[in-house]
Amino acid sequence: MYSDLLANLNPEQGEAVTLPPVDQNGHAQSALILAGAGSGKTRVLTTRIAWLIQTGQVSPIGVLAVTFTNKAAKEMLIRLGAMLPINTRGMWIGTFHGLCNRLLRAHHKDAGLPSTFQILDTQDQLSAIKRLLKGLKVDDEKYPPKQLQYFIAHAKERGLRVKDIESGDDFQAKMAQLYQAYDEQCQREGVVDFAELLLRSYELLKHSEPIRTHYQERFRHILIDEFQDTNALQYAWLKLLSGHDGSRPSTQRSAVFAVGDDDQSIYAFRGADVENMRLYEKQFHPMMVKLEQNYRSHGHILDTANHLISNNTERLGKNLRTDAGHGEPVRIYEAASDSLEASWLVDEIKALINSGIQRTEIALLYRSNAQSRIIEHALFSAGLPYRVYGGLRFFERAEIKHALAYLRLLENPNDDTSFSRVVNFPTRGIGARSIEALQDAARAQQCSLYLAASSLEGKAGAALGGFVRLIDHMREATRHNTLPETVEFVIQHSGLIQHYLGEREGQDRVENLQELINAATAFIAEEGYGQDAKAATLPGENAPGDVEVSPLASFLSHASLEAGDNQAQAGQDAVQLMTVHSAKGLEFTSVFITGLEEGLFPHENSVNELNGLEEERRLMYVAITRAKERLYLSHTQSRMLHGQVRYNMPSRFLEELPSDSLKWLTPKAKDARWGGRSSGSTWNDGYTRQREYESNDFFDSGSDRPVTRAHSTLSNNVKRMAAPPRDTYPFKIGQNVFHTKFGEGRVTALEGLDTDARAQIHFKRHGIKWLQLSIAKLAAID
DNA sequence: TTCTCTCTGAGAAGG
DNA sequence: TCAGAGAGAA
Repeated sequence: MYSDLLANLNPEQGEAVTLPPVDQNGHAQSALILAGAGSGKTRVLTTRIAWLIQTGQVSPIGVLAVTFTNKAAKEMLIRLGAMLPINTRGMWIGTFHGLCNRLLRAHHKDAGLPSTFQILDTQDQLSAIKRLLKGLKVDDEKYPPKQLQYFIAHAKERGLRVKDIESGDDFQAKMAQLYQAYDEQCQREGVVDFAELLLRSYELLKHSEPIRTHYQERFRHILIDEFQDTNALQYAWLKLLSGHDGSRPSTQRSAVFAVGDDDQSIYAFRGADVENMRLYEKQFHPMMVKLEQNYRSHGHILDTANHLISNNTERLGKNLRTDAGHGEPVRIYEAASDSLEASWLVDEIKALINSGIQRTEIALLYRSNAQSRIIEHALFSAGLPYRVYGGLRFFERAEIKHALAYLRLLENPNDDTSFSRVVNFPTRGIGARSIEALQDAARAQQCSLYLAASSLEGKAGAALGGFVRLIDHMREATRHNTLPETVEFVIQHSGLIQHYLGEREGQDRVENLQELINAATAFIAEEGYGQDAKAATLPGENAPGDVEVSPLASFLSHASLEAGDNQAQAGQDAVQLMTVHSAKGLEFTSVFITGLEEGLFPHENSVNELNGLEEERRLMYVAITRAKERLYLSHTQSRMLHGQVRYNMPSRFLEELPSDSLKWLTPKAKDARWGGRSSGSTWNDGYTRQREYESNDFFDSGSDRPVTRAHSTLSNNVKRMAAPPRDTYPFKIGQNVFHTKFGEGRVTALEGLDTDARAQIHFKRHGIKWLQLSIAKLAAID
């Protein structure tokens, strides 16, 4: 019977899916699947769940599956529903945050939270922090809100409460103290931030023995996707829940099935730790299967990826292979400038479309968002439809957040973040002064702004009283409404619709608000509130985790946990523009990786980070492996960045590709171009590589004609760049200098003529900067 | 309270 | 280059 499930798997996939979840001693046997790009990992994960259920090794309620995005969770549910005749609705498949939210809702009392607790997204968290600092009269120059936010998030992601933080210097101590105050504020207001969601549920499981045991016994099989992206807290959570932390005897642990790819770990900057894979090997003793058969890319593309990534040292080791044949070589193009790069892109895309390739099958990738502008401009001028990923998403839009803030106040009036957000929006004469007075009153009475509002006297008190009555009225009036009716009522009576109708550019916002009503309707239908609510519960178990929450409360958490699409140009047949990060997990027939220049990709900031270069290389690896049939790489000699023209060297990654798989559309720069560099080891100097204009290696010193006969369009640029004689600069490369504002630094590059002469300086405190020598006050030191 | 101007600083992003 | 924050004026 289950052979159907396995019929379409290759041997290694089949092996992974059917790994015995129990060893010969009857103990749970965990697994680690090293799944290369395009090796069918989602399929393996889903089939594993189906196989476990179908072979009777577990019932659907005994499975816990964790993903990193809602999209991945949804996809898994859909595939599973197609494989098995079961209702997947009650299954615990979701993101870490979604599952933890579910846990905390079910056990809010034990977790020390009100039943109506709200979730703060990153924006909300920042405004809560700003409000906190203001209230405590803390100098936000000295303790920047953003930095405190980072401090708190990182502490929580490592599982650290204030008491666990080692006392360091004064600054550290103050940050810890503010962390404490922030947590107290959140507790008072009944809100939790994203990291708190995880930490709180970890602590819940840790400290409540009955709850822990309940879930440990329920979830006999725990599956994790994108394991390389887990952080320390998520790992600890997993260890605890599966009983591998020592809380259960070895005979009673759950089997963990982790799928990941260390070569695609690109999120260290947000707390992910690839080390977890090695830790997992050591602590869970998993059986290991490598999925190295790639079903996506042609040979040259795959060779390119393999070759590049082999330059990384810290790898578990894996080499992708394909049956698809070599296919097209990887094409490399050098443009003279960013605008010429863009127009080349347009030409090449037009040719691809003429050859019958769908626009949606063409992706333009870049390292940083700022690069999209010039490409968009070129596509727009050429009349080529395109879609940009990223940017503001539906639930992050200001008007939507305003509406949600009103809705949150109906649920939980103590939510001061929401209160502050809309107390004077639309404006109702409650200005900064009134708010300040209100905050003082609230602090004195140890209560929320909402409660303090009625105690205030005078004109401000009257206006605030009006606001409180408005909220109370909305709550009363919608008591028996359906969710969409409530949403509609609130956006009408809050005055939001009217406000935006009066604005010149408000039409879009009004439409978005109306869309929010639709979103509520869709949510009710999807979640099965109303007619088939019963179907949501699986037979056989009355789990404490499956409790009903009010539709509004659950819609609000949905809005926080799932920011929604950025719907711009969705569905249209358009060329796809996105950063390399957001391309992860996607695939396209044709892929362009643009801006392959030193300083950009690898990004200049990365060279100063621990293992930063290796992460950039993995990022490049991810980019390459998005391509199925055609891959183009481009770089430019000059690029406008932050309003200044920069001349960057070609990316070092271009040198790390196998020449047999490449085809240079512009003449490949001769070795001379790469400077007098000896065999690859000299770049790790911690500084951005910069074009060097040594007359004797790049240009014929006697004439302005380049020796390496570059593309004809390049020669103008070349002339300008060839001109500056070295010795006219007041500083030398490597010299230490002092700047009145940035302090001490070292000169790392020089370029330009006369008043245009610039120096790149690596400042100890402020990082790398370009300074115009005619303007900047620089003094040589030592 | 709100509009306008000036200054600053700049990476990637899911929940 | 350009978005966001903060200051100052109406």
